[in-house]
Amino acid sequence: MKNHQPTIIDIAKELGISKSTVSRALTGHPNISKETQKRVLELAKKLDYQKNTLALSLVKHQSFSLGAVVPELIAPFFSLAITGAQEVTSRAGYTLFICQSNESYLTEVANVKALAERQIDGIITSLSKETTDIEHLRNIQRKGIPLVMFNRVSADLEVSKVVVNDREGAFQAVEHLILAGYKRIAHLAGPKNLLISQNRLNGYLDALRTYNFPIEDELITSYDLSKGQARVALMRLLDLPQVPDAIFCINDPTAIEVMQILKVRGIKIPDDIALVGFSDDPASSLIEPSLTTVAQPIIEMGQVAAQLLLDQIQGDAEKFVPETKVLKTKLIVRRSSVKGGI
Amino acid sequence: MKNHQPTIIDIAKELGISKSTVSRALTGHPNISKETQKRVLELAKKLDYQKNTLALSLVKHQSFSLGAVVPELIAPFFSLAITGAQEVTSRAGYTLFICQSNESYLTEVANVKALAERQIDGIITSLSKETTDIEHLRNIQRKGIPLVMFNRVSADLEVSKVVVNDREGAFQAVEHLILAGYKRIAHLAGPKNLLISQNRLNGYLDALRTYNFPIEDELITSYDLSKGQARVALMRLLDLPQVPDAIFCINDPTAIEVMQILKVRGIKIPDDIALVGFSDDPASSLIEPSLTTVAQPIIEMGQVAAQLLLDQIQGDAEKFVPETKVLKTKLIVRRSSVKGGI
DNA sequence: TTTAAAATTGGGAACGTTCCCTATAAAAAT
DNA sequence: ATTTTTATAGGGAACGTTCCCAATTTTAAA
Repeated sequence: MKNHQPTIIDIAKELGISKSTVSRALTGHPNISKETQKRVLELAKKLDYQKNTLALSLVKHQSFSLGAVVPELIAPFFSLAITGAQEVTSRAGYTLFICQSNESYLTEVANVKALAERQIDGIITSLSKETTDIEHLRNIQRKGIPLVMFNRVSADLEVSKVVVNDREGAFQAVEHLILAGYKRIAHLAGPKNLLISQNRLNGYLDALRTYNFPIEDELITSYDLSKGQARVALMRLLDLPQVPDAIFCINDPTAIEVMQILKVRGIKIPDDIALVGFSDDPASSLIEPSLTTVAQPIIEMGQVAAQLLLDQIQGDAEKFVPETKVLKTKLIVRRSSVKGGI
Repeated sequence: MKNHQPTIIDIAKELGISKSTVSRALTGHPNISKETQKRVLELAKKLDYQKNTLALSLVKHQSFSLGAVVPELIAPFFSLAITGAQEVTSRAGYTLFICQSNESYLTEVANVKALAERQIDGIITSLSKETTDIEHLRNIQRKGIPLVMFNRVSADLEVSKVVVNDREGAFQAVEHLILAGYKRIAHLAGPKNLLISQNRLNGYLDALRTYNFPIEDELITSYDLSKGQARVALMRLLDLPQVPDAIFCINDPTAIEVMQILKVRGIKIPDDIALVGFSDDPASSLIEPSLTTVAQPIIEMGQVAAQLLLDQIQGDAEKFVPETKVLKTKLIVRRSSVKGGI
């Protein structure tokens, strides 16, 4: 019936002491006798007292909570990165609250707002595929809330970032295809507004140029990363007068979707068409044929992003300078791109 | 330098009116003239005022935030369920904060505590594999914080729950194996403390009994769901004098892990050993051979759990009675359990 | 007009903490 | 014994809101 959570004042009244003293006992402040502290602690335990972090945060202007806003958790990339981030933040005594934008710009904005309204101490984020306007993040920055971006970062924001050498990784992937003897290498790219799409596309172009391959616009096609939409882009490639003999896909989910469609159509991988992805999602080694991919140190990305955030939070805001960490990718050659087998 | 977030008081001072009036303008309270409201709204916009939800929550004893505590987001089951839950909660104006227990009991307890300290309005949870002591959840309940469990629920807690008919689903899976002609059907079970492990095991036993198959203890082996540990349990089965010709696995990740090992060892699926999983994870239809599995309405589970939570929050606490929703599973037969091919 | 009603505003308590400052009590130094 | 130091405790402001109640102004009714 009465659903009153015991407060510090309840304890004070019951013990006939002041709330200041109770506070000291509970926080372990030195100015208190062992005796009183013991009494307070015992009663607190008995009443199942639980501190109200809201009140604390209000006065301290600190909530000891961090927010992570990511496109979607079903993508192994993001859930692994989050896991890495959580590891670091929880070790530092912060609680990490995770929000999904569901690849929606509006949801992303709403998430960021909800976190800010709750006086979060910092945010880690990776942009939704729809996001081009980054005013909501500028806002956060303007308010002095530390912000770190990873993976899908914005070039227009002066914040700490964690990325991989996408361009170089893409270069190696395409170089591998060239060296494996493929002649007509297509690129199934991601949304043009995402920096990683651009970088990976550039890596693809670099490789073609380096090996004196012609660059053909018709071999480059992009899509918006929506589940099921890779099919449309793929069809554009398959309907070409001269069908490609290899496809470098923007990421693993895309490559896997492509592979499913090719298999249904009786197109042999890697004999008719080779496939390379990006990320090394867990499923990539499970499927048949296993997928050649550019592995990223995903968990480490999350860890590094979290560490940068903590450093910024705990450091001197005056002398803070944003930092971009570029982690290394690693090409993992599997069966989807090696004709003789592996 | 001065990093002061504008408050309602700043606006009041600048406009020469009282904070009450500003509050009314901002919240859309009727007792205010259109004129003043307009002035307040304009200044608020200009100052980029953002409300401090913490202060509101403190006085209202409501935070408009919900918490979800799940074992791990990398498992498609949980990220999908969360997605369903988020859909419902955000539509109702709540922000859902997601926490991972990482399958650790202590982390689960810490997560629940962190959420409660932040005066969360309700919690959705699925137990970690280690959890046997549910005192932390009883605590939540005792404090009057609405709690809904899904998937991995506890029998000892009188809260609303969302589950599937695990026992029946398991029965159908094993029945399918029996009808497909398999004679020595093993069960690779989950941790014994989890109710779903028990239910699925019972479904397995039900099927054997129904079809007058002998129940052999050596064909039932369990493991703790740790990544990579299915191998150990599988070896116990493979080392039997009479190796099983079919394995019903506690879930899809387990079945997939088993499949990888069997493939490496040159054991043919489904000819030498058939495999059935539980959940219909996305990877299950991708792998070779595709995995027969018991599909659950995962997203719906999340939605229903969220709805139950909202109902409880918004309803009358006096007349609340916990409710258990049992959703239906559906057997999906794929190649891993059909000898002739499909 | 005068009064009553309605609309609009302001004042201040409350939410649960921490922390600064002061007050008291006990211990140590003179 | 007296003063000084130290240990411990209490009082009250502050954090940013909302909301109740009273005060004021405006409008409507008498």
